[in-house]
Amino acid sequence: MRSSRLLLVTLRDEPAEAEIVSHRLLLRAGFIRRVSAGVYAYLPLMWRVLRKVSAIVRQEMETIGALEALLPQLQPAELWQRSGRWAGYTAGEGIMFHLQDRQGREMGLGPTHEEVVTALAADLLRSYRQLPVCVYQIQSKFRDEIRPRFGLMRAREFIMKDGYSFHADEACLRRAYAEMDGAYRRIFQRCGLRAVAVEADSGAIGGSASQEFMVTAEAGEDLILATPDGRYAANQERAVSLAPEAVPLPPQPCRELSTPGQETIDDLCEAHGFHPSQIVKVLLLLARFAEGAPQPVLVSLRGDQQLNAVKLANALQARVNDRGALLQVMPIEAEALGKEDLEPLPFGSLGPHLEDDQFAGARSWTPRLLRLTDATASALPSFVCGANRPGVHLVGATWQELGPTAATEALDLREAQAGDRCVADPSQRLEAARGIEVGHIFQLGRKYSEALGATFTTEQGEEQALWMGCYGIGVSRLAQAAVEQLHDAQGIRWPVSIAPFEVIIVIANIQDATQVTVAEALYENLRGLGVETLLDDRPERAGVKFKDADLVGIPFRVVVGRGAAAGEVEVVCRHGGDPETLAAAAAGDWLRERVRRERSGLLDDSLGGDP
RNA sequence: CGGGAUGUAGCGCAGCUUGGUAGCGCACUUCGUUCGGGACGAAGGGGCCGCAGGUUCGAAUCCUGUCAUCCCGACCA
Repeated sequence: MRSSRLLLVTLRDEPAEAEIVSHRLLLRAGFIRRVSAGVYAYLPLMWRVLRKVSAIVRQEMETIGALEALLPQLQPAELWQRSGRWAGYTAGEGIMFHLQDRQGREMGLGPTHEEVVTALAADLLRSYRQLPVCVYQIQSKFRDEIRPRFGLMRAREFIMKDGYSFHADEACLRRAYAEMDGAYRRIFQRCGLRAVAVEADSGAIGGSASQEFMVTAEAGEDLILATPDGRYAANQERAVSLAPEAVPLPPQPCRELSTPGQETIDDLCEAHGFHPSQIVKVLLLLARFAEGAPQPVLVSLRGDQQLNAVKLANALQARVNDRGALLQVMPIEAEALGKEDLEPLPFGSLGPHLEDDQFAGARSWTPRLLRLTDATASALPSFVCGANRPGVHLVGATWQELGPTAATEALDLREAQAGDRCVADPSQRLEAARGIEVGHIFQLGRKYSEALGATFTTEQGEEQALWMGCYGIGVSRLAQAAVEQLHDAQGIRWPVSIAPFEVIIVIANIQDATQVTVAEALYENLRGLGVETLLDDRPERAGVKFKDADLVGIPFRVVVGRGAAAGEVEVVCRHGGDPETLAAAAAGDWLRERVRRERSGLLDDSLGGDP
């Protein structure tokens, strides 16, 4: 390909809309253009990168016997209603783009494909003899993100590889999951990325085991907590840890303490010399579900700990099973109580023993509290907490004294923090790092197959629901994550395996006929050798072309310049190292060898050559 | 959805306070010089000042509404 025909539009100025370096570089180097919020055009350079990433994904999926298919993006609501996810994905802040067709039928644009693929499995899979099966696809997904940002990192339309496996039993699912884990590690490695696998929350997908693959980068939206030896690593949403020991409260009979205006943990500690770990704090929240009445929730936590919203949501979903999907959890405020015709509550001095009577007359809420207690709070033998009267706290309270309503099962609801000790190995403390989630694999179990009636007949002639796994890779996100991890002040530094071109030939002076002749000959030579080559034949000054080459980030740059008359060219590696001067006639073979080595020896040549 | 900000040429921005025929840099076109790290000179082209109302003799500028985009938060496989 020739630069003059590449639709290469680079920007000298930083685009104002881009916040992180990878987004800026992709815009400046002419890889992407924004079409609307979270919706991007992949320009020819980007599309070549995405095709290369996809090719690696396809090869590794092929290796583990997965089958490529293509499922519809436009999906009927009915399927999602059967799995119970329609309301959760569309109501309120729903992430699913949905619409009505001209007949008034509800449709959604696929944010993922469990429903469609499970319905197909129900249709196609009848016997254990057909199992296991794994199908995958690479296509655009749609998610109406509340706040799209960072270019392709959190886009509303993006390219994803999603795969689904079907098994006769759980052991087989586990084997496939492990194989997929291996394939994912090879994919990220071959794309030149440093990625780590971490334990993850299964979230709205559901299921048991799940693991995320994170590209470590400062710009990452997720927080990873890991031990220094790397044997434990988890997303903070999921991470468990040992909380610091609480500072014991001196033994004392329970008494009231006047605390006017002291409404926060900090206020109490400052005024009375308490340590935050001596206080039980109470959060009042309202959980909204797809069906039925909103549920007021009282969460008790040790004062020095933070609530983990994901753990809370999982606990709520597990305990409230008559109202469909959990849609939203929000703090209860005074105004909301008023709308429910409820008496005001002494926010700031609430205690775990808050009476259900307070909610008895609610207009639309469930008239009693659901109480959840974090283990760090329930483990306190004696503590400070609100007295449920304005300006009064209790000191030396115990769970026994607060009564049976207050004491509930101890749960893990707290956020693990950097510095906490690791549960599996208390000699190690968790360290924090930021990561970009590029892949996620799940053992789904039978949730979807049961909901959608996807059953098969066992060897014994019994009808059972299929065991399922699902496996995602954000292809477009991965490509940008590579830029985030691999760039310098001059621009992008693509690994050879996913670079839009492998070699760029820069003609220093297009008016020098010798340079042009030498460059054209080398270009033909490289194309013949199957090396993906871009020839910068634009009538620009050399400096402009060098800057653009650095920005675009093609791994090998050949400069045909002053040495051309003597039959010499210069080769520069974008990843560093000194320029090398080579005989023009030998440069083709030299480059082919270098490129071949760095393709990881695995990428086939199907993308090679030029039209 | 709450808080904040911004919409003026393809990109980056000024002009708005104090209303009077829309500017700068880059990019683009032509010519000349230059030619190995984003050249120089000259001459050009390109904007319904986000959109809709209103005030005014007159609105990019003031007022109202609306849409869009970005940031923070909530939220989010």
